[in-house]
Amino acid sequence: MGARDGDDSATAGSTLGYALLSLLTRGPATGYQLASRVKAPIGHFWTAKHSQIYPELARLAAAGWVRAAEEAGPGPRAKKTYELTPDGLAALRAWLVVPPVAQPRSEITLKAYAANSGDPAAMAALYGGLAAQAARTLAEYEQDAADMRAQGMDDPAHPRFGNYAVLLMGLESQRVVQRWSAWLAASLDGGAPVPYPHPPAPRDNGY
Amino acid sequence: MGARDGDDSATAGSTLGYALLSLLTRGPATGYQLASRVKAPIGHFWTAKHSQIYPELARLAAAGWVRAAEEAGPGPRAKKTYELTPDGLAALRAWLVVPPVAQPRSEITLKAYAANSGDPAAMAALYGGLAAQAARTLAEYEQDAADMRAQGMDDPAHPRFGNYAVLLMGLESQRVVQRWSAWLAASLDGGAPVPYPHPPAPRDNGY
DNA sequence: TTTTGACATGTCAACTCTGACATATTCGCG
DNA sequence: CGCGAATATGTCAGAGTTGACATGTCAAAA
Repeated sequence: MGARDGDDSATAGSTLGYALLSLLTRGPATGYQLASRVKAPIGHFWTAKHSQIYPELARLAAAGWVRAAEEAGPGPRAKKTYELTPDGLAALRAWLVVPPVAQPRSEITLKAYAANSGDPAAMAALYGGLAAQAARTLAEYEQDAADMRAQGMDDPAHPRFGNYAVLLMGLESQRVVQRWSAWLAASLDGGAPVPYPHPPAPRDNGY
Repeated sequence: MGARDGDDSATAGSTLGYALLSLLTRGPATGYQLASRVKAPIGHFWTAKHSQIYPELARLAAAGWVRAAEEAGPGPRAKKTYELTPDGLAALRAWLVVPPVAQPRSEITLKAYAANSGDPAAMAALYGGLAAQAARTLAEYEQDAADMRAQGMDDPAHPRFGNYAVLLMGLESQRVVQRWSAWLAASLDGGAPVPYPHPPAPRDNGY
């Protein structure tokens, strides 16, 4: 028997399933809309193609975690608008407080590991380009964050506070990529040790 | 026909394949040793189980990118020590300068997206714990980095400069997780907006 | 008017990755 | 002497993920 049959209450879900439940806390949506929502800002840290979303929604529906309302759609098939059920919300809430263990995967860091097997000038150009790209993305995110603060989204009581939290993580990540890539490019370019530009520690906030 | 038959020179490899080639630039190793090497420091950004490594090594050998020397092993099978071939090094060098596109996946960020669907106290405890864990890891990495600098590994000419570069990325990542998790815990705990403790920008190094 | 893009849902083959199963020696510890 | 841990290599089922294929409407731009 499969690991996720919907006949009992203690059904386990995949991370993607919980990601979809999370998206549905923002309001009902079709599979197509979920595929769009999975782009910004959560898409910076979790993505899925529609080919994965549709079957997963079917499984969530079978488990009773989402409910679909059918309408005549533009294409040959009915359009289905999904919404979270109380069971689905309970499952999401239970999953939220489980400490995650998965490690990240980063191809740019993997390439850095083999940096001195590559041509130094080409590698420096690669990381210089990455730094420039990160700087552009960073500026964009900073604007987004300012807009969100103007809307009060930095208040944990705001229904889309999560969007703001995710964006801040994106911002910090881009900052790191920018700084680290620039340091690596300078190191490879100069052929001599370059001190890492560590920022001074910010004030301690008690955690 | 499969995508990675070894009969022609322009064979494409998987990221794991290149990761193994990268590890082999540090010297010949058995599959078992590669499974260990994939732990520190590169394991913070790329991991693989032996069940994935052994078949991949067989593919790399079939493509002529690695060469195996067989010896009598402790178990029922021969022990194989792999080394990089000139073709393998060329393939690695070509891969190194291709800008990566893959996006990271982060479960802790995904959970933050749905933060206000969870119990605030429980969520604050989760992120407070993550911040504490990151602080411990950070201290460990800072010690490692200092040791590496003492060995001259911050010089891009050092054969294990890549280890140092990867460790610095790990250090920065832990710093971000620590700061962001602590901010999130404080926000959820207080129930009111908490300014994000952005560090002042370090000096510009020209990139 | 044609064509492009958005809306909308699905299947399928192939590849990636994990966890469990399977086997066998050697070395150190109690 | 027995036990566990480390060394060492493999297979296999199943879950996760991607990219291509497939279908069809509607509105806006060229």
